[in-house]
Amino acid sequence: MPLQDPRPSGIRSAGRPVTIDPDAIASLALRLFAEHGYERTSMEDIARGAGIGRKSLYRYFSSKADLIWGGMEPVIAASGLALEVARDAREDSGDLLAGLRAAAVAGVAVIPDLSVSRGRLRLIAEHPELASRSYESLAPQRERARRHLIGLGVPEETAGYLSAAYLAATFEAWMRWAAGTDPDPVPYLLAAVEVLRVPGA
Amino acid sequence: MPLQDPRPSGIRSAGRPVTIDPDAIASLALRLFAEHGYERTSMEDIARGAGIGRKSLYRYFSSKADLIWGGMEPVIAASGLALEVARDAREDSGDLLAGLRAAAVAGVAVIPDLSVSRGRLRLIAEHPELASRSYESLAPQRERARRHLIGLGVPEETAGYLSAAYLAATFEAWMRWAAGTDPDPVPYLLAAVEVLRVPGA
DNA sequence: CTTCATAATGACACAGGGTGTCATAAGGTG
DNA sequence: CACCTTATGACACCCTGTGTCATTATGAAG
Repeated sequence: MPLQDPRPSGIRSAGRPVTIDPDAIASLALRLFAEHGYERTSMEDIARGAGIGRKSLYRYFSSKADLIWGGMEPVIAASGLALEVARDAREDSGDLLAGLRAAAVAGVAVIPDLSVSRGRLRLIAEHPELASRSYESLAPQRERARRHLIGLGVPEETAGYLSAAYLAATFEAWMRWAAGTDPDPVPYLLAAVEVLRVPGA
Repeated sequence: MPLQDPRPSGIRSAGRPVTIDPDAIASLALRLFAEHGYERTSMEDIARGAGIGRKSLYRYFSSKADLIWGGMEPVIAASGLALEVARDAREDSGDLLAGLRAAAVAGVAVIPDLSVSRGRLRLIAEHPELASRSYESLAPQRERARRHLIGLGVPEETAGYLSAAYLAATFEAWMRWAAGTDPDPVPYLLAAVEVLRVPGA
């Protein structure tokens, strides 16, 4: 399997070492998009700008949208991790949504530079093609939220609706934060979760 | 403007009459998709099957996804109309979500054949590419829901989160209904709205 | 019936996204 | 130095989506 994990980040023993820095390329792409527009910037342009071939570009980013969404992955991952942690500390069984709240907020902490994320999200907001990708990019997150809720005793159907609504609302919160100039996205995220309720309780 | 409204449905006075039946083509496409798979069926295949050119096909369906989502438009439109109606009958100000509930259910009534819609939705569910299009296809609906809520006195930010969550939950409801065999989608839709709350009240 | 205006139709060409194949290059390891 | 592993990119595809433009079919006007 020659092309399995483009970014192994593990130790290697032999073979030609990597010369391409994915982060640098994503950063370059973000700049080009901001400069010339998203759809007017072709993958060819980005590859040329990075001094590599188009195929090599596709090895690191499986799609054009991935150049943008890839940067959000740490946030999503951290948010997912928070749900696992919340399971252990669910002794305060009063609020079934506490876990979701914590998960939504947890993503914020791992963002190194909020202004870069804001740029990314603004780009996403401007292009429905990119925004709609939230459905795919956040699918694992939705599944985690669903399982979390089921683990808390929420009926399966309800958990499905809640997790879908949760992701849509928090995504909207990120969009609203990105559209403005407030430094802290947390209040937006908390307000978004306020819109949810667990029918049983 | 030669290509403005592909399906005027109004009266025309002169010119070559239409010989293509969009509904028949959408139906054919649905059959081909079910038979050979969505991505393995090219627009070329569909055009050939319909006995027309690929370009003519694009005149009636602006994208491949539109072949599927186009059939959901009556549902979306009816749902939107229900929100307008709900505004007039909002004397029962006890339940701010009554309008959304009515709108969600209103779409069901205009579906001529539920089994066809189920087929469409199953196809959508199986292909993330199609499912993610819900974001774009339902955008006008989200905007209408947002305005509706604002008209009811809900704060703007809350209305944004609520409408996003509302659409995601009801879309999930349609997906769950489509995945099963129950004849009536209404209970699913009502259960989905149960997941929402208006923070103020 | 002839002519004209109108609108549908599709042939052609093109840009761009995404994929597979495969020869080559580059650098560590022995 | 020889070898071996792996990154790299050149090449060739297919498909979606769009623009242009000549052609065709039809109803309406004369």
